[in-house]
Amino acid sequence: MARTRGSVGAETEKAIRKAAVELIAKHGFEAMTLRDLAEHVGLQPGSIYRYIATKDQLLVDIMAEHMETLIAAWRAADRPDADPRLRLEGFVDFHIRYHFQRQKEVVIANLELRSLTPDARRACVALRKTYESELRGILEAGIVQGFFTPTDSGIATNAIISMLTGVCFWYSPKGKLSADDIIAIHKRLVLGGLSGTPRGEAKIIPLAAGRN
Amino acid sequence: MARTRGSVGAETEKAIRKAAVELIAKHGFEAMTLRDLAEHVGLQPGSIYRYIATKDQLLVDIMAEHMETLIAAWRAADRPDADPRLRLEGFVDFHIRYHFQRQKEVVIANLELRSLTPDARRACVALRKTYESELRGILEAGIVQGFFTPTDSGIATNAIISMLTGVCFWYSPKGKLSADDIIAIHKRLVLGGLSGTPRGEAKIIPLAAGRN
DNA sequence: TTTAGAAACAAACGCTTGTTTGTTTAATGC
DNA sequence: GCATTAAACAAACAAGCGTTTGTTTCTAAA
Repeated sequence: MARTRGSVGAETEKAIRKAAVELIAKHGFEAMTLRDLAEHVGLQPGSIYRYIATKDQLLVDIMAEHMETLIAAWRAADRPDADPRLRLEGFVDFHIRYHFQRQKEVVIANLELRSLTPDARRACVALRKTYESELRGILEAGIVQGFFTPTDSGIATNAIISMLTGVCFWYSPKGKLSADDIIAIHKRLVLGGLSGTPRGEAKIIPLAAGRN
Repeated sequence: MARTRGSVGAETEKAIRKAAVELIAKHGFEAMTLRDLAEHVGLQPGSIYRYIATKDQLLVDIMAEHMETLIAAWRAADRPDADPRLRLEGFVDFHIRYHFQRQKEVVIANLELRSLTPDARRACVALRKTYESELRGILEAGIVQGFFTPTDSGIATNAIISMLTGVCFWYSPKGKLSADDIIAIHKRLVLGGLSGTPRGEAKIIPLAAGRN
């Protein structure tokens, strides 16, 4: 054989991407063979090279595209002028919901940084930092306005991101709890952790208006 | 050459372990070659097989040993009859401090589960669950005794573990904050998140006695 | 001092990997 | 209907992989 009947390049490219995401998330980038990938798409190994420059570049494309759409999606959802507590709830909601939808990409973005070339790694780490600084901005605004207990915003950002991203690794849609349930629990953990006063005296600042 | 002057088996074995932990944590298990490992120890590739049965088994040994000593160390540190809030603070303290000491092993234990054979993976996942259930026990005790806001203890356990383990991935001893600082911040985040009442009414239960 | 065993080397094994090359077939514009 | 291009195949490439084998050198007990 040669060219398959009905084959279209754009569709093949998408199929390769999808299969690659699946295989990398499942077995890891190094463990995924191009022969394995080709078989899942129904191609011969060499044919993949119509659509990718190199195996390394395939990973770079997947990771960079994921990070960029993540940042863009958040910026579209955020309301930078709102109450920091509302923004923070919104961030928790957005992060978990988005990550449920792209669980595999998230796993890849978090586990395969070390499989990238130094240059590509730097670029992806920078994108990650960009996303994290969005959360950090919320925390600092909340601290300045007196809603959150003063703390090191960098550490708190890392801690919260770790917690929220961890969801992707253990969440299963088949569990007894819905996504909404899990989001609600995490909202309470995060907001409580920032405004909490675990040792006695409480400083409660009531929330002004009341959407959400 | 053949046998090196002054070579002792026990020392070589430790050197192999150490180098393996370093290389796996840095590049991933699949990306680490036995040739690379041998070179770091100063051996020929084949000589490694005096000390390991197979490459897969090397990973199993590293992971299982780490999980077992982790569980044992925690059980030695825990005081099961103490106030759940104190136990929880103790857990945060222990977990972060222990994980700082064994940063590389922790990275491996968290990233390389998928590189294990199904049997080995099941065993390691079971060990992980054992450790997590220790934290879960504290949360449930705290909820029953009215110290923590009722919530799904399984989800909360996962969330807290994710947050605390995440430290290993971004912490550097060269940072401006000491381990103690970071631990303090995380204690507040965790305890505040569990006892926090982010929406208005506060329910504060003063802590009884006062060690720690 | 001799000898048994421990610790390493040197060299190769079969296999798999990412990738390249040349060819063949299907779709498409003139 | 024909030429061109797109999309795939088939086959091989060199390099690298985990692993095995047989041998050599050092150590330590007799």
